[in-house]
Parts: sequence; C-alpha cells; structure tokens
Amino acid sequence: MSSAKSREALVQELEEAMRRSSAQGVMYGQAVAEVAGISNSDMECMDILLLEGRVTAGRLAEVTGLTTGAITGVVDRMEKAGYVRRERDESDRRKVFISVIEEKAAEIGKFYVPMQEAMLKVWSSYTEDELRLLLRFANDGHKGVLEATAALKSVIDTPPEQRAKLKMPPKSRR
Amino acid sequence: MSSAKSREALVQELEEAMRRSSAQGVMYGQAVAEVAGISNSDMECMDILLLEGRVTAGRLAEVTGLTTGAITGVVDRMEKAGYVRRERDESDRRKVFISVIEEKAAEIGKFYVPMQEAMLKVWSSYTEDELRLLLRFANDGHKGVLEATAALKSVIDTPPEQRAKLKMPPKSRR
DNA sequence: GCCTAATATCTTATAAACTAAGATAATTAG
DNA sequence: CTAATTATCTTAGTTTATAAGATATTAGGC
Repeated sequence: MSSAKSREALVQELEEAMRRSSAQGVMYGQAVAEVAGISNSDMECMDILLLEGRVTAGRLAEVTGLTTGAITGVVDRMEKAGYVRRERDESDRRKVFISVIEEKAAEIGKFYVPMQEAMLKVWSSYTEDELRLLLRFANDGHKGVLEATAALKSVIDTPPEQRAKLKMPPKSRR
Repeated sequence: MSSAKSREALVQELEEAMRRSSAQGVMYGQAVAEVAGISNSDMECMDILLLEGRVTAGRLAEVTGLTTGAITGVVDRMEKAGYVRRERDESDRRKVFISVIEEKAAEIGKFYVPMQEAMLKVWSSYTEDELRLLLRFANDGHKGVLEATAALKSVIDTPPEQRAKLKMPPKSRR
C-alpha cells in the first residue's frame, strides 16, 4: 500500500495542513505579545533583536517594512519599558544601534516556553532518522519561503503597467 | 554511527530552523497584504474565510482576538472592496455569516502562487513516504501549537502572584 | 404569553500606532 | 567648501483598534 493516497492528493493535504499550522503559529505570536503587554510590531522587532543581537533603527525598518518614523515609536516604547537601549555609533554618529537588555528580555523568552514544550513533546514521538528528515525539510522550506518572498516583492517593485503578468526573475535590490 | 548528531543537538537545530522559517512565513503574509493593498487583520480574516468558507462575525472575533467592534470594521472594508458578503442567518437572525465572493477572492489567491510554486518545488525532491511523514508532522505540529496557545492563554488568567516563575528552556547557544 | 437574561452585532467616542513629508544632523563626494 | 546623501526623528493627519453601550433577537422561568 505504498500509494493509498496519490502523490497529488498528498501534496494538497500537505499544503492545507501547513497553512493551518502556520496560521496557528501566527496566533501564538499574537498571544505572546498580548501576555507580554506589548504590540505586535514591538514583538516582531524584539524577535529580530533577539536573533541578531544589535541592529540599527534603519535595519529594523527595512526588515519589518515599517517606516523609519514608526520604528522611532517602536524603539521609544521598548526603551521606556526597559527592553532595549539606544547606542549611537561612535564611528558614524548618524546611526543608532538598538541593543537588547538581556535580563529584561528574558522575561519575554519565558512566554515561548509552552511552545517549546509542545514541540519537544511532538518531536519525542519521532525517530532520529525522522527528525533528520524534518530538519532537512525545515531548511529546504526556509529557502523556499525566502525565494517566494523575493518573487512576490519583485511584483511590488514592478511599475503597474508592467505588472500585468507576473514573472519570477528575482530583481537584485539595494 | 546511527547518531552523527546527538538527538539533543538535532532537536535544537530543528527548533531554530523552524523558528526562522516560520518568521519568514509571517513576513510573506505581510508582503501579500501589502501587494493586495489590504491590512494585516483583513488579510488574516480572509485566510480564515478561505479555509472555513462561511463564518459568523463573532467567530472571526474569537479566532483573531479582535473585539466584535473591530470585526465590524474589517467586514465593512472587505465588503466594500467586494471580497465578502454579509448573510443574516434565517434561523437565528442575530447572527451574520460572512461568506467569500470567490471570483474576487481569487485575485488575492494569486499572490500565494509564488509560495505554492516554491513549496511544490521543495516537495518534488521528496519521496511519497517522506511526504507522508511531513504530513504527519504538520498535523502533529498543529495540535502542538494549539496546545501551546491554550497553555499560554491560561497564564493570562493566572493571578500575577502565582505567575512568578515559569520554567526557562535549556539555554540555547548560538 | 410576558418579562428578564443572554447572545450577536453594530455604533460611538476615544486612543494607539501608522504613514508621508519634511526637519535635523552627520557623512561623503566633487 | 558646498552639494548630495544617509540615518534618524518630528509633526500632522489617517487608519484601525478598544471600551462601553445601543439595538435587535432568542431563550428560559413563571
């Protein structure tokens, strides 16, 4: 019974299942923001900061897609709440680095514990070989999403006249 | 030699890889909303509608975590833009079902094409047995995230005195 | 059947957070 | 040195959210 389901049906089920669980993942993030008492955008910036450590205001704007003005607001709020600190770059004094204050940020990290525990529980029912496959998929998937994001964004940058039918050559920016 | 990587290391890598790709997934969603010219919340509601087909305003509020007043606004905007239509339930005339207008919704669906293509490309490099494993994981994962969301929300309802310490995850080294 | 409570959505006033445009300040190039 | 560029912040106005309560419908107890 190697084909109880056709490959096509399998792929379709996969698509739907992935969509559902990623939607639920988004909602988890919102719930964390709510419990932590900070806005969604602030939370997203914290995530970036926790991953990259020390980032300029401009890069936050770039990554989140917010305007620099909005980022000023985000950083004001997070600084006031004690999560981050502004540090002017001494070699280029226009730049402002935002850096995480670890002790305070750890309070937020706690809210990810239920998620980590749930995932550990799920993974505990898989063999090591299966986990290796999942890891391969997570990495392949990440690359795929990056690719898709680039393809989609090239649509944004295409002037409306030319936008009629979408093509995929990723346009190099910056 | 069945463990080139220890199970623990594997799980940790998985955790990080999943976090990265889901963060990228969130960004894809934002990009779609931007290209489609509708807000993030509106987009989220559209996603729910596309999945469930026909949903009451109250359920949208429940699922998204927005107030019913905010949902009124969301539906007003989407109705005005022609994506959905309000339908009063004849058997309980307090209820308002929101249902998708397929032809118009397809315009949004088109922005998911780059993502679908990227995923198809990824999946094409897996065997059917492997796809079945991925499907199992997607479903298990969804259940896990639901569980985690519930666990997190129970923290909201816990009085602050008892909320003091949650277990921290095993310190992740990067 | 009638009154009260509960449910589902919408309305209003107000607040939060965003954008667009432009001000400020520092750096780089000619 | 001056002009152009870069990075962030400020301001005015808009969008989208909340909280509280209005409106309309249904359900339950007597």
